[in-house]
Amino acid sequence: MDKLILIDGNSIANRAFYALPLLNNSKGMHTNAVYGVTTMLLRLIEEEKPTHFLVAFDAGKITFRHKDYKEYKGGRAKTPPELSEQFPLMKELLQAFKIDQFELEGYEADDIIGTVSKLAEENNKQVLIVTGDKDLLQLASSNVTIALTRKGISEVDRFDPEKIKEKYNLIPNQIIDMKGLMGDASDNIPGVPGVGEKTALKLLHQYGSVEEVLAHSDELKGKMKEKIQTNADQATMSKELATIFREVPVKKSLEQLKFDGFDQKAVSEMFEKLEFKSLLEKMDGSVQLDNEVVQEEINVKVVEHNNLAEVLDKLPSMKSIHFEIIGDNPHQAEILGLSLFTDEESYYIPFDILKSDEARGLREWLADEKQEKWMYDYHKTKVALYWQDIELHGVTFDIYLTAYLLDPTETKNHTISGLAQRYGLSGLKNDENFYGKGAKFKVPEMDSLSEFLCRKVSLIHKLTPLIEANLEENELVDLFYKIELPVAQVLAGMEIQGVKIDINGLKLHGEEIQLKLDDIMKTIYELAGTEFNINSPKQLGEVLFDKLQLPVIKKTKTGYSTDAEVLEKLANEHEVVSKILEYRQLAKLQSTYIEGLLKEVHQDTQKVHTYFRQTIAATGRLSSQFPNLQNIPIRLEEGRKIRKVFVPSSENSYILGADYSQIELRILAHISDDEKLIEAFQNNMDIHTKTAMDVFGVSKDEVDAEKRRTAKAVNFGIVYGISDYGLSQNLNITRKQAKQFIDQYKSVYSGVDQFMDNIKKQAKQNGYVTTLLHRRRYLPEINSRNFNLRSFAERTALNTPIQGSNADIIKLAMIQIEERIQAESLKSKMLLQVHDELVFEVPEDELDIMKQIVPEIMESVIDLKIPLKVDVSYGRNWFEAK
DNA sequence: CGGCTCACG
DNA sequence: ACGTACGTGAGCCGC
Repeated sequence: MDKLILIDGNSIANRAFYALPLLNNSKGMHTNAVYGVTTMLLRLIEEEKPTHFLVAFDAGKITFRHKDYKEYKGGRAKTPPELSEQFPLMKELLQAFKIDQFELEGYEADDIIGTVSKLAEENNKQVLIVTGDKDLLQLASSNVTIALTRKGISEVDRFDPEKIKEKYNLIPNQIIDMKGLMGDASDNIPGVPGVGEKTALKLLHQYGSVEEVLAHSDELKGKMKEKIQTNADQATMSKELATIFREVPVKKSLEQLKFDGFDQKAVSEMFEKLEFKSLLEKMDGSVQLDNEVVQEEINVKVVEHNNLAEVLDKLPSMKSIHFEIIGDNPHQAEILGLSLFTDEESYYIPFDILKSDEARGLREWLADEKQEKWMYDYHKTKVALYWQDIELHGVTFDIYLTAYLLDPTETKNHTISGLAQRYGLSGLKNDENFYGKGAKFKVPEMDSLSEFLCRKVSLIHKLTPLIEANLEENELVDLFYKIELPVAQVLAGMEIQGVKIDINGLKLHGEEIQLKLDDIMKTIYELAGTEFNINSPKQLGEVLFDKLQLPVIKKTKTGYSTDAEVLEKLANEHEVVSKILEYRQLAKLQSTYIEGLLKEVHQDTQKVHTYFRQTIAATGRLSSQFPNLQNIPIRLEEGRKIRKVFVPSSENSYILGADYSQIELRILAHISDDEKLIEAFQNNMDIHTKTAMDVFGVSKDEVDAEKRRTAKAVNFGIVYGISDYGLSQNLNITRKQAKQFIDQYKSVYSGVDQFMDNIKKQAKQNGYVTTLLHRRRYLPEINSRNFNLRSFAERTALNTPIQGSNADIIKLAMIQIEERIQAESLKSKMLLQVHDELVFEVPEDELDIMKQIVPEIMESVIDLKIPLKVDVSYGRNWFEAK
């Protein structure tokens, strides 16, 4: 069946404008609303596959409705110029999309949509109306669905008559009656004063329509009766105003609205003009490249045994290399092959050729430190190559790592094709498009594969100087060469080293937990009086809140919330609740940390080899995958025991941990230059106790556990970019109390207060914030008019310099410690980094030196206004190292 | 594949 | 009036 999409252009543009940050392109054009509309169009085209399409706009200020009620839409804030200037762009864009648009003096978009949808219905077409305006719900029918945007524009709720029935218990037409009674402030439709949605629905459920309500107004009581009767005319008029006029003289046939795909080239050009870089890329991926897209000539040679000598000859003149790695986990990834680039031609060397005896010279070249190499994702490649016994040295540039430094929040488009696009070197398909995704993944034939991979390496070659220039401009050169690139190498070493697991111990622990789980499960079923899947929040919610009738504390968008916070509050209401908490705790240990960890133990090494991702976290932190070894339990004793299975890889060795004490607050003291905070750290005071003394105005002896706990939460809050609401939630106190704590904190630590102000100003001015070592994070939403987006950006502006500087510092320490280990030929190995802590395995006879070296380096890598402090501990396993 | 929950810093 | 603490990854459920 044909499908017609009707878009309420003004409504969607408005939504997009207020939902998205006010994007500015290089020419100073505002493009956020156009951007929002564009993403919506693309999504609709892809997901709905419409056969017909129309976007309707309002035209003129005066509509027929003003004849009846001249205050219609009065009192509305004027459309800001930043939005109105975007309408011409939007219309131009629609032309490129070959989507019809229509507006008519005296009518609103609503009326046009009403008219066209009626026409379409009569011709047995399916209709989807996209709008942010609830009024349109009145048009719903068996063939007409309304997609109502919610929370910005990225999500929509679909309404058909059944859904409307479900939500309001009304038929679509009664939406008009609802508006008639409750009015609509945004359109200045008065309705009946004092009647809101609740009352309107109640009346309609009883009487059915405005007319019937008015006819039976005698039956109403008290205030309500009075309100309805005195405003009877107003209600009738409001209903009329809200009624969509479905007889607009739209001189368009359905045939004219036909949509059969957009003009690829025109749309690309439009995106170019608007500087929609990410969309340009997406376009590139969504369409097969054809003759329209100019691809550079490229001379590709597939290397076989017979022409290997030619490659070996040319090696000295080569710099750019690319290993194509399939799979996310470099410890078990497949390497397809290597491509190499010279100015005249590119070579693709399949992996089995690279591994052959004849290619030894090539492997030596790869391992030669003196042979400079440029590439994409050195870290992952180095690890993947290790498992194939191939060494890689001499890498001096990595376009992946540098792209991350240039914009650490962007993660998807740090691909080669994405970067090429951004730097105006189009012509490469993205991986998903080339290989297919999911089950459709397939490595194409050699011809096309070799060309694709040679294009990649040629782009690496062209991108390197461009990106390097960019690094320079952004003062990121040192961060890259002195920290990120060396740390990539350190990380690869740690991951390859791996952490030995006591598999037996882990299995035994698992069996123990299983016994407890079985037991608790039985108890839960008995107490609940029913058997259900405790792991299903949905089923659990039904048991707790429907069957057992416990009070609902919190809801999620899909139903009842059953998280730990809620369950703790319900613990006194029913015995089963604490059992569920216990079950959850153990189930988490079992599935994630026992079974999950066992799955990741490497067969040959009996170790877990995590992969630290260096280009994910927006703050510069690392993240850890396959398995994540940065979130092994420690807070609760039961979970902490898991750490017993993390053991040294050789006899007579120890696990040694070294962690920075209060590093984030120390960094805050340094960058805020707060006198009191600096003094506290110089005197090596317990910082939370000190904060308690200052916030509560008491002496040290008067700080009890409760006061210290509160002060600790305040300190955390400060680091996160505090809000009274957040603190109140965390401490389970009122917002007012939370605000008092914060105000008190700010008055005592005035330097911190000033810092918080300054950093926000700085962010607003520059559009980004930086860390101690110049790491940069852009905060485009810092100037948004959307309160939520702006507030979030402000908190990020506070937190990123702190969290990010911490990341800088520990990375520096890792590099220096590794250098020292090498220099002194120690056998100790760095195993893990957990944000503010490093974990090593240390032979017994190196304990003394490592206990000295590690904290010494960690404390001295950077000179701050306050000392850094490191605590060291060690034991026979990770648990004992506490 | 998104939502919920929960582990860590 | 708005509705939030900052940064991650993994397992499970249910569509």
